[in-house]
Amino acid sequence: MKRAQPLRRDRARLPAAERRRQIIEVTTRLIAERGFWGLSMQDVADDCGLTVPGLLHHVGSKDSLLVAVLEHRDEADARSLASQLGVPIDRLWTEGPGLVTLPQVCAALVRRNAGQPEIVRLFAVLEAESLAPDHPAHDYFQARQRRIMTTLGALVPPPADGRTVASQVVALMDGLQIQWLRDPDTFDLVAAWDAAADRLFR
Amino acid sequence: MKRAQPLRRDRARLPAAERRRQIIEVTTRLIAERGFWGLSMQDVADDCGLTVPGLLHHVGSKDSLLVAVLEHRDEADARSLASQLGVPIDRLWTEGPGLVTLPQVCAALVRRNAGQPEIVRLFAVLEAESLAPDHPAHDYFQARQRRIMTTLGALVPPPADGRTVASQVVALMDGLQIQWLRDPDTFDLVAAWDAAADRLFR
DNA sequence: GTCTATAGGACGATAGAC
DNA sequence: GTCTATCGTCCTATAGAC
Repeated sequence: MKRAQPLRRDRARLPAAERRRQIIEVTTRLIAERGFWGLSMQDVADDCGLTVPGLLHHVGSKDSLLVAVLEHRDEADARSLASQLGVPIDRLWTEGPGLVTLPQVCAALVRRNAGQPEIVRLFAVLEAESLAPDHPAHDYFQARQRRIMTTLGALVPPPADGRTVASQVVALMDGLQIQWLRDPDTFDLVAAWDAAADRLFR
Repeated sequence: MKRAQPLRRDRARLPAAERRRQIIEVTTRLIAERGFWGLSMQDVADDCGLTVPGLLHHVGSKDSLLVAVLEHRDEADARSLASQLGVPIDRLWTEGPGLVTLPQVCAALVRRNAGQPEIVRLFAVLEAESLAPDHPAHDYFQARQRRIMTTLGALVPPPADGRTVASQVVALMDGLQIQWLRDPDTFDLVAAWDAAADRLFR
């Protein structure tokens, strides 16, 4: 009973680039709700004012839609983080005097995430789903974890072991985000992180 | 092409209780692979040597099968933890002189979890999926988080805020478990936890 | 760039025989 | 306790018109 009418749609006919942006945005929301296995192309198409074949014309397949969503997020996050820290985007992940420190990067990350629960949920759900080796995002998340551990670990000053600290930082952020998402009105993500960072970095 | 043969199955006809145990075990493994939305009753039935109606005869519906799996885990976990700590099961979550401390409970939990990656994955996947309000395990996980925060928080000695520490402990454990599951051969969960606990509890 | 139409399955669940 | 048979719905994807 979802689309009983075979009538003409009155949605505007969008240019391809804009349509693609809309599709990615809608998909992001729906994956956050249901995960990738729970995502249906029919629902994406409905929310975009398209038919399913119309949707597939733009994205090719369900799997490649997922990849598009993830790549789009990575670019947007890097841009936002760089601007928030006032560093050029290619200097984001390098240490050195006058550049960013690990606590700074973390604080910026948490503050950005606190403003976009939907995206955080997308990653939380996919991070768990993609543990299965045959998940279409399995390789993506494996590479991502490796990259994050290396780059964050490089920001840790020598006495401590960079990878260990990075691992704890990432674990703590991921875990606190889940708790926040389960109870967004009561749980203050930024405050929780700051308290945790005090313990972790002291 | 999954079950081409309409021939008679040669599987034994099991007593109901035993069949139920088998179903729960198989389902646990499959949910860990695919999540609840990716779980198909057909797959469960196949792995049990049953048809789908035969499976539904035992569990009623897909939703109630999920609930059965979760309840079964909670009971088994409580039993194991109590025996590992040498406390009667009703004293597991109470503080006091001579009883368990938070670091002890955590160490025991991590050591148990390190031996059953499948179960840990089940919870990791469902924890994320069930953030959506209409997920069949949403209420279960909400209640679970509340219960854990309260009981763990009560183990924290007064100067510190129990709920804050509990929140950090849970976040860290959940996060480290994800990293472990993504790379079980290289990542040492117990060692990672012990290192993190040193920082957190010092 | 979007449509209609349809292929070709998989899904959860029910009815009723044995 | 398990089966066969079947219902109605949903799914991804393709072919081809406009």
